[in-house]
Amino acid sequence: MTTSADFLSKLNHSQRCAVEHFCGPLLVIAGAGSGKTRALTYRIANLIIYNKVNPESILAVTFTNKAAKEMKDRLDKLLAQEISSKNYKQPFDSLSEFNQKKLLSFIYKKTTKQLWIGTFHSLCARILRYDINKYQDSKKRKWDRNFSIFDESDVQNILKNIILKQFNLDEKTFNPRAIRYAISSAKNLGLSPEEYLKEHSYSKGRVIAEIYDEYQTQLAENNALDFDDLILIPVCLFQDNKSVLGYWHSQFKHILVDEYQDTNRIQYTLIQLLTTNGKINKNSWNWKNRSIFVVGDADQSIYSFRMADFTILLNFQAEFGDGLPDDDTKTMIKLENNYRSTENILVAANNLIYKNSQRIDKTLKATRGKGEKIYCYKADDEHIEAEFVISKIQELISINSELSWKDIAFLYRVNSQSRPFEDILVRKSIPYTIVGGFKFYDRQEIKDSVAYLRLIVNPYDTVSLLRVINSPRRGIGKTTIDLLLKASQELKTSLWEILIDETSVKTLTGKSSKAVLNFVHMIKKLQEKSTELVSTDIFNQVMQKSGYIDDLKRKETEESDNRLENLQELYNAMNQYREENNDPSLQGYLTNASLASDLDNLENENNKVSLMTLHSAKGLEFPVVFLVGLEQGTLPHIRSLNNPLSLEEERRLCYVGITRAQEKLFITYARERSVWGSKETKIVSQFLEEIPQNLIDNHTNIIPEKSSWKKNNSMDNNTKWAVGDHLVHYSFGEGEVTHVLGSEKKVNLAIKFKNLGRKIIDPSTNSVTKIF
DNA sequence: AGATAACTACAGCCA
DNA sequence: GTAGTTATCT
Repeated sequence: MTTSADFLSKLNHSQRCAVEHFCGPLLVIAGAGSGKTRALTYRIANLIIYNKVNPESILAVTFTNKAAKEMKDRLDKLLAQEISSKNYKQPFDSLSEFNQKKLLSFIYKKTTKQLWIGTFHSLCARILRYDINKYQDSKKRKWDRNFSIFDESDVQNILKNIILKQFNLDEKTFNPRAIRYAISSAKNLGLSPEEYLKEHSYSKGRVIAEIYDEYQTQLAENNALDFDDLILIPVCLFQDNKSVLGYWHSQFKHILVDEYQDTNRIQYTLIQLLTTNGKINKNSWNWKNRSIFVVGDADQSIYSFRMADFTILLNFQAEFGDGLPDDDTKTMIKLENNYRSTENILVAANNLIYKNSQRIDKTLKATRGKGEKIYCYKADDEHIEAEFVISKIQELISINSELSWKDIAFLYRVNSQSRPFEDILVRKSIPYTIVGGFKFYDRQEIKDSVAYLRLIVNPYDTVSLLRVINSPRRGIGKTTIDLLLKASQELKTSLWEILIDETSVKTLTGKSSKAVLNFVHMIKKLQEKSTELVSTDIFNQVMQKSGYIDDLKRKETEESDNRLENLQELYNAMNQYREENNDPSLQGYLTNASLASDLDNLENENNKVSLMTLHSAKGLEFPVVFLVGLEQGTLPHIRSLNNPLSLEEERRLCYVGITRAQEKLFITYARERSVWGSKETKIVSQFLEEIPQNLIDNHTNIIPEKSSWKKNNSMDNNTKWAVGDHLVHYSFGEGEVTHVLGSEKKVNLAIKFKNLGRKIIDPSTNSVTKIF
């Protein structure tokens, strides 16, 4: 195998081993900032260029659509460099503009376009567009290739209807959200309604199984799938149908999975089926020209709420690999060199994550300078916190000419924490972008127009049909709709089939029938056109013919103007999709839209401060990071406080946050925070206390005299504390002092609480009251 | 049938 | 606080 030395010269030894891996299984344990994306990208390039692997036979699973896009872009650049130096004997940049363009379009056509790179969901949706007609479930439910993908609110609609209207159940005992979670979990374990029933034969479980069964029926009636089905159905199809599995097994010779620690059972089963062709006996696997290559870091596993299970990563060696110990194995490589952060940041991160019991030992090794201490700030409340953070970034920007807005990120636990930061950023006209959060596709006008498009592709999609049948208002009211729905239920046909029969509509609805028939006529016309027009043209037609645009224009309010702008933006997004993916089909766009979280398209080009949750921050890095809201109940999140395993996951989240920082890390927390409109006193996060104090510079705005506590609390601040004192903590309850740490000026207490074990608490924050 | 007022449950992270 | 739903009025 000849591999260009230049190509690999930018890699360290471990990275190079990973990149040069050709056949068989390989697990890459990649710590934060160890260059794992680089290893993945280089390996794909290496497979294509030097191992002459057909791009079509490479399946690369990323965690987000954005990561997929980035990987494709990086690959384009890398391939351009390599091919340029091979074929033209000069670097890509020195080629003429014409040759650059020619080369890039050649690479796109021959390579990047052929690759299967995407999330589990998008890749599975693509597989299902070919083969879903070959599947039927145990109750003979079937779907066709025009299936809709229902988002969470569509799913909630259906489930609420089943639970409250059809089954007449009590909302308290059968909370739709909880039921949704149960069904989703079942699907992620690969359980059908019947299998779920077997495992939950108690009374409530039986009802949930029935709801699940009815839910599947309704999905099938709508020719629709939810997110979980996108993965579950391919798995079921592969298990039922050996020839379909055989086809895809021989298609995908090299399978790569990024963020393997966040894979769940059903995703694992999918990978396993594709890799082994469903053969259970390890000795019968043929690794010739075939590989499974997974990259992950158990310390960054933060999706257990989505059924992610990092023991899958821990079991890779036993399931696929040689199972030998770390020093002898040929199927595992550890990347421990960190190229991202300064040493202080890494030491803090390492010390924090050591506190977890569930992990494989791994230490991030610094390759850069020591760096600055972590700047820690205690604010009086969340507004002061935001004031501090923003005045700090203004200060940093003004004294450091190299630094710009895009180098700065604010990371928080929950989306609602962004509010105070946004307010001040707006006031100070600092450009910012919120990653994730309120989603573009959740807006009413976007959902409406997407529903029109879904209906055109898939007329069985009754959820979309009901959404648009009377919006804009066209005189088809509740009574009319109820009559039609009742008829469709009695005749056991889809609503659309009732609607397209003119006589039925006339008999059923009398004087409203004209409006209904007009609507049906319009949709039919658009369906006919949809075969000849490109997606963007259909969109324009829909918006005009439906009267949606006119309706908004007539209103002339600020809100309607805004909606019109959003629709324009949707048009742009469709156009962009069409050009980038060379896919003029409406269905292609709709799949993309259902799976896209938000429009993070033109992000990097704009110089803006980034605001996002810790979950969204995974995989990113910033020179300056503000990790905000480090309080018990915020991070760690309140719902994890009484569960050791969730607490470990919160610690991993905090670890992810810390390791995003390249140069400077700021950690802030507030004494008091508004939650649901009412104020709550907070205490500092245990995670902050788990970081060695010598790495931290502490600051605060709180002057003891000013603290609001003084005004309405007679307890003085100078309580003398001694070992054996009994006290009450406002949230941990009763406890006993076991150690008094520090001296006169700054005392900390080690307190043994009744059921919670020992904690270290600062009594000057007045969170504790002495009893005796 | 549609608009408006009153009421309630609520927000944890995501493809 | 808000979003979404229900009750009441026109």
